[in-house]
Amino acid sequence: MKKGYAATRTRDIAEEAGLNLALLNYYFRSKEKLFEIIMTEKMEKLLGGLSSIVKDDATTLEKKLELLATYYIDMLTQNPDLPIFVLSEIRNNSDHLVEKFQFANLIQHSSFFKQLQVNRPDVNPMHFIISLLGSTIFPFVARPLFQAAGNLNQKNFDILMEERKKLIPKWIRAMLQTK
Amino acid sequence: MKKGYAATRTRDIAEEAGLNLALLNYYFRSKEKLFEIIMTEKMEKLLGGLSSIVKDDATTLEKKLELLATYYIDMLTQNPDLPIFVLSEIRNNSDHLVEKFQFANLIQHSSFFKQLQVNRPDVNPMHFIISLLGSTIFPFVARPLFQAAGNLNQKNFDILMEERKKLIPKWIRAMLQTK
DNA sequence: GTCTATAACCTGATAGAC
DNA sequence: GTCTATCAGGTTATAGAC
Repeated sequence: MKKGYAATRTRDIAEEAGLNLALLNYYFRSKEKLFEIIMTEKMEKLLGGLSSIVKDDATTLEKKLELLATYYIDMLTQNPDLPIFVLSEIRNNSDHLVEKFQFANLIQHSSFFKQLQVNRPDVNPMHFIISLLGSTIFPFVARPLFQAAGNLNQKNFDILMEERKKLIPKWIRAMLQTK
Repeated sequence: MKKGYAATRTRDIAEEAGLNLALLNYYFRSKEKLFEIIMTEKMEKLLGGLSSIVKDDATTLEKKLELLATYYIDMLTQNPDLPIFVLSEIRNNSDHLVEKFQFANLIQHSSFFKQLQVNRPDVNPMHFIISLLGSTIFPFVARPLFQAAGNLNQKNFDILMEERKKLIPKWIRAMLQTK
């Protein structure tokens, strides 16, 4: 999570886990196989919540916006390294894992996607999804830059993110009403 | 750019550049030193345009929003790997390079920052900057996921980004007016 | 400046004793 | 299951001839 696949030594993993290098290989067979387990787990952590919120037919569009912003900001405040890890590893060696997640199906048949389409039939729903996730996830991806830009220590950064839980749903609603 | 520092072999760099491994070391002394040159260059490419647009006292807030969206979408369409490279390397080994860029000074004394502050004295201007850059840069960082989610081939993705040049400034204006 | 050859070290993986 | 020792191959960097 901290250094990515290529920069991480199996020796270091074994040491931090309090076991032997040989034993690590005994359990996981290879660095590559261990990585796939971790990577699948982390992709599920990053995208599982999204999945369950967007496909819920019982919630309104407005409620989904609230849930998504709150869920991601809470989860990423606890796991700030998660998105940059997943996204950079997808670039490096895990294009095949993206397919496994059946994203097109998940998103395009979701209640959320349809609600966006009904609300704004003139705009591709992906635009709103991108802006929502960009506003929510990107600050964690570019955290060192934003902390430097805003002179924010860790605590002030977290406070700013907390404020965004209310701002983001309000802003997406404003976007949906903007012709 | 394609694989990041740790996964890249100096042998491959030499070969792709059409010269010898020994000669590469003769010119750049070490992999680390070569990396710092590339990394500084890429950070400038990612952030130099932002810098010159935000500090221009002669343009209105609205004009800056247009310029920023257009500049980034054009530049990232030509260099889609740039942001994920820079952001993941900052995490890995280049925290010290962030300081060198004097971000706090650049942003907080910029014309853009002040215009945002005048427009909305009740909201930290960083919120708008984060949402603007998140909406603009994040789709390129998470491109494989969004392409999968939206069933978008390369061309359709580029078209979607092109549409965002007009949508994003309009949306940020809407956000600024939302109480 | 440019190359070949090689040093010196690192890394993933396994053999084999317990 | 667990460990020590080690192999086999890869990687950065340099020595030294031209």
